[in-house]
Amino acid sequence: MMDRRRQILDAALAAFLEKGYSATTIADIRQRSGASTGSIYHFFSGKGAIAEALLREAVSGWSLLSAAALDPDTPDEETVKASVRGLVLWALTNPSQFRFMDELRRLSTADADFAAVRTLLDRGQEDGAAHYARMTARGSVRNLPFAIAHALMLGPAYAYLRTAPNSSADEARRIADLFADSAWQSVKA
Amino acid sequence: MMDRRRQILDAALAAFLEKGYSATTIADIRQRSGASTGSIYHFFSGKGAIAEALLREAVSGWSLLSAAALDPDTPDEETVKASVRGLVLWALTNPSQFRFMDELRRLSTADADFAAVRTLLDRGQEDGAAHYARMTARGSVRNLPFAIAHALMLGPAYAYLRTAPNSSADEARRIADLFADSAWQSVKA
Amino acid sequence: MMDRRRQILDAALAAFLEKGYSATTIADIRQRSGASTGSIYHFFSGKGAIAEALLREAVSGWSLLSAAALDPDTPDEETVKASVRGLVLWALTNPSQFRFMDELRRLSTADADFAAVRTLLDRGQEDGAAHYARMTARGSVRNLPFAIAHALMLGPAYAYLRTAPNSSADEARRIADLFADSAWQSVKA
Amino acid sequence: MMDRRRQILDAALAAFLEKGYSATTIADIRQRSGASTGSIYHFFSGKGAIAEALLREAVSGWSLLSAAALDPDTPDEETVKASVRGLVLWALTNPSQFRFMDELRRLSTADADFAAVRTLLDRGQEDGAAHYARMTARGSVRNLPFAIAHALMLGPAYAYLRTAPNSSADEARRIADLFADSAWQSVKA
DNA sequence: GATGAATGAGCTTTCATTCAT
DNA sequence: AATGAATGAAAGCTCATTCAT
Repeated sequence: MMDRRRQILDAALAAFLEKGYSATTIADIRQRSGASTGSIYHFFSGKGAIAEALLREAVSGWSLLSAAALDPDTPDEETVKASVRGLVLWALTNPSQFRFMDELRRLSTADADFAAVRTLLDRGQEDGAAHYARMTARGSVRNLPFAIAHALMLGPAYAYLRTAPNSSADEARRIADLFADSAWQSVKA
Repeated sequence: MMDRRRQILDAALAAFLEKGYSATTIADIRQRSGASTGSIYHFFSGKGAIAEALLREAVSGWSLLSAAALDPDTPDEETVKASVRGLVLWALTNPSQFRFMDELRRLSTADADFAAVRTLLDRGQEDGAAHYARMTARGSVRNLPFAIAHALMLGPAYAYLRTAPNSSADEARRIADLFADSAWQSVKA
Repeated sequence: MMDRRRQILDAALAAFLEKGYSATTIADIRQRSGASTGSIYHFFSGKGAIAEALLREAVSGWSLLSAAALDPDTPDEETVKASVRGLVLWALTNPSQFRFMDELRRLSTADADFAAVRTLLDRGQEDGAAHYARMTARGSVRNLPFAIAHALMLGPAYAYLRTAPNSSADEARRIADLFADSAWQSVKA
Repeated sequence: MMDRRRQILDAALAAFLEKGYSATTIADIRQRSGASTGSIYHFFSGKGAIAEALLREAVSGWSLLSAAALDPDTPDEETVKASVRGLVLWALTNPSQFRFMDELRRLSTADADFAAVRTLLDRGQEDGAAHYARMTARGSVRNLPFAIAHALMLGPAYAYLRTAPNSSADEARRIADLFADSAWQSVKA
């Protein structure tokens, strides 16, 4: 058939979302994808590798949308808003990928098998901390430990996205702006 | 020995936090607790029942601290702040219980076996929604869908608590106040 | 039932001899022994552990019969003969155990999983080398590298035992004496 | 590239010696040889056929060296010595092939799939028995069951060769003579 | 001659749960 | 209350082999 690898990834993502990563079995993926057990193992070394591949796709999709936030010439207010807006827009457009990413993040804190996942997700965390320190130095944002500032800025968006219903492109933009504004209000000096 | 039930619960909580609920086996709990397999099944009907018992303890501990928020005579600002403060103080004092509750909440959204857990955790959600509607009517808070208002108020706290380090009683109070203030700023009219 | 552990070991030994260690599956052992899969894993951590337990029994049975050879007061001729005689008598009395031990020895040279087995089997090798060195010093045996002396003394017995038919106690004694005499003729000074 | 068949055989022999026949997978051979799965199956009908081809090479190499022993005009002493000498010299010159042949011999006694291998290896056994019977009739060797005589003559050599270190051509000749002499001493009338 | 995707039976192992003592 | 032997369904994974290109 055409692009077995793709079929396996799609089937796996659907299964992960429906039953959760741990509860999803290779047999589930086999049935949904139509691929044989052997075929799955031909492309991926195991369930973990499938998850990692999916995560990599998700991360790369998201980072495209948050690129603006990394430009050093952007004013601080816009940087904060853009990163929140990027997250919300991406997540509302790709709710499956967001939820999957969120589940993996959780698993990666407990399970030792997910070291690679953890690394992938933590990348960007340091960048964020460094950037916030620079903004603090400039006096544009409150002087707070990054853990707290991060929670103030992105916590509401994460909390909402976890249970968010589907929304039209228009609604998505409005919601993204709302969380972006709120984020800036919460941390501005 | 003394209070086998207690030993089993403690061992289970420790194991759930270290390896995650799904990855924890009855054998893990047996080893950590010193109880025999049979003994564990004498007290609990299975792994799920142990989790539920732990959750019940956690929920009851938390609700004591958030009682103030339920008094109808309290001013709206204080109600909002008290509920956030209650969550943060309880979570920083009982980090294991908070993290466990958080994991169960996640599992309960995907796994059908956790209907009971879901019910337990959702209770209070409706109360919250109703209360917010009343405050909106009074004009003291922004008119927002409850899903969004809830995310604005509690999202930062949840985000922080998930990765929070241990803190002294004093620090805990300061952090609780910080998130409480921010919550009110985010939703006040 | 009575002594499941024993039943499992007996079934495993029979299967190993009939199909060879590698070709024997846990399912084979399950069927022959009547024990369930879970029961087998309750007593042994895996196929390797069963093999090791069987080997341990074999080694201890054999060493009882070869004890005489270790007495320092025994004349050299008798030491050499006793160790060969001990091997042959034990092997002809316990042909299954001998053949199994022989197969494991072979496997342990190639497969890294059998480190423990190898250690178990090599023990005694050094003792043998040391003893031969002492006999050489006394001038009672030919001055040969131990690898060669060992091959001259025990090689014929091993070669015969590998294909030996069943024999009566009387025949066994005669055959044992024959190989014992030949061993001494081959290495005496 | 050049002589894929050869590359496959070499890779297979190396793998068989390192991990043992059963534990060696087609994938191992694929990686070591650089040939594709399909290519391997183009030349050989399966793992067993590769082993058989290797064995055939080994047997033919060996029989060249032992040809002398088959001449009916050779004196009995020289016949016995030549066959032992031939085995030892060949094995010390081709240690990989010897060890592989030895492993296959073992497998062929247990596994039904190796009927062909068994036939190949047993050929010569009957010739040997017949020849020994003639020597016995002539009175030049001890009157012993062939199984025992065979063990006395070749047992030491086999035992040594199984663990033999590499040796120079000179050493090889000396060792071969040593085992040849010993073989004759053990069976001469 | 050569490739490597695809197959699926069969393997070892795990684990929640039951039950006789 | 307590024990731990026993169960067996189900999991992840391996691997010799086939076959379309």
